[in-house]
Amino acid sequence: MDNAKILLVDDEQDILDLIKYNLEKEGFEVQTANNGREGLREARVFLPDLILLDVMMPEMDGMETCIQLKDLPELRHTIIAFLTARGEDYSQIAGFEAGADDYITKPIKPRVLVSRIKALLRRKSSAEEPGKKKKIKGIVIDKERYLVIKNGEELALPKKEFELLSLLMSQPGRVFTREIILSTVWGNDVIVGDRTIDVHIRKLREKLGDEHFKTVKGVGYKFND
Amino acid sequence: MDNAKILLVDDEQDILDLIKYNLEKEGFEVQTANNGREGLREARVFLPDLILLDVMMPEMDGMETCIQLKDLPELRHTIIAFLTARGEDYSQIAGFEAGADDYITKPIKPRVLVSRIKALLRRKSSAEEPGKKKKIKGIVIDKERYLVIKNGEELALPKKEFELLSLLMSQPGRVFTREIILSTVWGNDVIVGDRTIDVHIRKLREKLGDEHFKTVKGVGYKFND
DNA sequence: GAAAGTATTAACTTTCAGTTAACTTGTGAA
DNA sequence: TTCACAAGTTAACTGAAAGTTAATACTTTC
Repeated sequence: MDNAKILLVDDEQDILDLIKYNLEKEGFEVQTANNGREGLREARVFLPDLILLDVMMPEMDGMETCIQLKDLPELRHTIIAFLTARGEDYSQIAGFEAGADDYITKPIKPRVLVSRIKALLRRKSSAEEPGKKKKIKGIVIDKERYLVIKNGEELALPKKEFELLSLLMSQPGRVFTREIILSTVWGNDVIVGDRTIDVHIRKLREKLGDEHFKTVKGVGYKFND
Repeated sequence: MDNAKILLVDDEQDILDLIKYNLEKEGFEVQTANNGREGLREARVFLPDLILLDVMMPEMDGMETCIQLKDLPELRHTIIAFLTARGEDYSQIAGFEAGADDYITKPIKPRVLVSRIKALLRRKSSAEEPGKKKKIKGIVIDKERYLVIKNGEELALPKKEFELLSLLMSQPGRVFTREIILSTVWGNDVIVGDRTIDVHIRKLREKLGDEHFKTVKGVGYKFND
């Protein structure tokens, strides 16, 4: 998580500039927004790893923004931290209730802020990092670009193949039953024939190599690790 | 910014050769020009990251060249540094006014020059504002001027096309779903027909080249990087 | 207010991912 | 060894998604 993406949301341009400057100096990629509404919109596009959110803002305050951010599935793994003036106890409590991961008080000391953010990102990357890229045995799966890279070679898989591969690679070695595969990749209400999964597995085997996909007869498939 | 492009403009061939040699040794890509006019022409084609400009030149001097360079939108973020004999104080002041970023005195010590140039390029890459200008594969997008420059040629795109292009180019390679595209470019509450995005993509493909825009069926579109 | 430029829609075509069907192969229990 | 069933294979089919085009509605500019 070296050049993580960070979104700053604050109504004061000075603070935005100060924080942006300090974070960029550390190699982070930073975007800014001036209010909650804008932040929300930006977040969906930018897909940041961390959002730093001022509590007190006109238009839409941090709390409200946070609640709405939490509703977006694409930001499931994004860390949300609040920025607020020291001593606003009430909002502190409410902030955590709204789903914030941390709480940083103003006035901001750049050094402190940076180390705090780094700590948060570390915590994240060790906890779970299924966000965008996954690499096993020379196969990299890049969800953002919808690409699979095999030994440095880019491969554009069709949607269903890509999703099936994503599922299998999400927990290499684990056997996924046909039932689980169907409900995850195809959805609960879609009815497809018996051989559909097989055909997709076949295509993955063709493209990525037979050795990666193990059939467990009567149960399902797994990605070899 | 490892193999940055540098344009040297000086009327003395010896100096040109000396600097070129030293910079190329460091891995920079170097072009040269013998006077301001030539430099201007070269700059538009070469799109350098940094231009090293001698103040004293026949035909068109450095100051004049600098002013004209600053007028070219595609060179908005190009660093311009002056080269001049020590003690020419007046030109130093005028140089900064004309928009120069640095000022290097002759006689040139190669070591000093190289480290100075590296420092300038570093400063650039950290200060570059991701919002305003973005350049990929010969396409420059200038948000400030609402212009797209393709191979030095200015193209005024209509609003929606420009915004769609901006979005796609904001993260080249990333796939943007139709949903995200709609909510970003059109807004959350606007309802438009299914084919609207396609038509705009088509226009972008027509104007900028098919190869830049990749369809990911069932998912969305991306700008190829 | 005509002309030029822009955005959207609608109708139609094309493409290709996804599925099926029919058949073959593999495997493990009786 | 056989048989039954699971999984593999192949190619054809189908339909949803995207591409295309022109007409129309809407805006801006002169």
